[in-house]
Amino acid sequence: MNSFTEENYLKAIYKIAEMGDGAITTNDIARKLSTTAASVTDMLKKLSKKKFIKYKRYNGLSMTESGKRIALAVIRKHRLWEMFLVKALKFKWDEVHDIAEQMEHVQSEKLVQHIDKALNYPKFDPHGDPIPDTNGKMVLSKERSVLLADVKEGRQYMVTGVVDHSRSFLQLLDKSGIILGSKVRVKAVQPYDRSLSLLLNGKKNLFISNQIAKNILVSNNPKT
Amino acid sequence: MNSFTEENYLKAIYKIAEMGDGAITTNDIARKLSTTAASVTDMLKKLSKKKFIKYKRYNGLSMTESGKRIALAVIRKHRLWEMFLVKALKFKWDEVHDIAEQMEHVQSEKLVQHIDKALNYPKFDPHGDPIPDTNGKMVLSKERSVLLADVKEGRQYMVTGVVDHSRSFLQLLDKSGIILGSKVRVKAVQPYDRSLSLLLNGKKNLFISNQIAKNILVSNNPKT
DNA sequence: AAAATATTTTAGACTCGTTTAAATTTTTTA
DNA sequence: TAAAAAATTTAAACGAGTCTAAAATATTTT
Repeated sequence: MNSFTEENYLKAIYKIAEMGDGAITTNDIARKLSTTAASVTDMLKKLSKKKFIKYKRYNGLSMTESGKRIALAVIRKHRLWEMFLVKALKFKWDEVHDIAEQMEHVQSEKLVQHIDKALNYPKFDPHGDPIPDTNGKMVLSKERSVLLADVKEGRQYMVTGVVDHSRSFLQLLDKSGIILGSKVRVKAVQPYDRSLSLLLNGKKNLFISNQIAKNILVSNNPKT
Repeated sequence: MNSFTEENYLKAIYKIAEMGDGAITTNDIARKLSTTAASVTDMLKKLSKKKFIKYKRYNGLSMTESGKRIALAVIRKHRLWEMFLVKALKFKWDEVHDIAEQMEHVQSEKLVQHIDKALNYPKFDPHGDPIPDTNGKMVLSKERSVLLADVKEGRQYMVTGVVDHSRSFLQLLDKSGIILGSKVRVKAVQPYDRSLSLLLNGKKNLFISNQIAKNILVSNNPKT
């Protein structure tokens, strides 16, 4: 069995690999986990010995299949728990992250399956992130969504996710009335600061900064 | 925040104190936690420094109010999770212990409250053990139940709990058709080995050994 | 290509929880 | 009540994960 710490490292490494296109550096991992580069190096040796990553000193690293498998299992549990907390226990989407961060380490394959079933095998979590299935397969975010900030004027899109998962950002969206599934028509983009004026769900006018639009994901194609 | 290990020690100590009437010994704790007496001594010092117990070397220990509070909070979480797994996620009563053992350490007061509410504030868990409320108050088992092995012939009782929580024992009861709430009339007690012949729920005849009867709790008073 | 800078690794130390083996204290019993 | 037995504690060591500081290596700048 792997420790919580090992699982968290693998999850962090997986996410860095998924996001960034290039190499995964010691410092990236340290930053993501709020720890020091020295600690990361130590852990990389350990993960390497366990064959979860391929690692050569001063020379970056890559995940093995078994490392990816574990990372995806943890991510799956995290996102299923988030969904469960929201759907079954009536939590708000800004409240679930820290709890799921603990739940994701509970070891019970059966439990994961029961939750998955109870939720009717959801494909996305409350923030629009895709949930890996038992085999680690999931919808790729890239193929599905684009940033609201990058979108054409005059068209309508559906909100499918967020980039910033912080409580404050999610609460801000709540206040604006933006939730997953909301329809937004981009009425105009200010050339000066690229702030947007939107029509939300066909009724409400809304102004948002480019900073905010950069953290909202919308369907890749208009009208979907 | 206290570590999982500290919480497990406090829970174990609380349970030993609750059961046994006398002193709580280092060896008792070691046995309960499957560890060594030396480890226990070290931890007792730590818990003492944190004022969760009163401890004088070679001289036993007692729990402080704050120690009891933590132990009861952990027990509360454990039993609520067991109940939740059975009621909300359709687990069987012999499957939930090990999972709840992990869940009980999740830190979120709000989560506990949501589960408690979702279950409509249950007073007992799937094995008939009382669930402490937010203030640590719960029904005392002693006042509520007696062993089926100690009960009068010819009367009817309701099954309210089990002493042995092992999977094999619970599965055995399942097979016999005995569940929480079952009515059992004690038709006869064999003088030789004190085995019992029972009438289960007014219809099914059942023979059980004294060994089994010793692990079944029934309502204190007949007809309840 | 050398110097400056940034990144990464090593070294040494710390905490936590654990172990075994030895020492100490308490309890039992003869 | 003194010796034997049992229980408990201490001592020394270990693995996991962490840290700071120093050394090694890579990268960038000039």
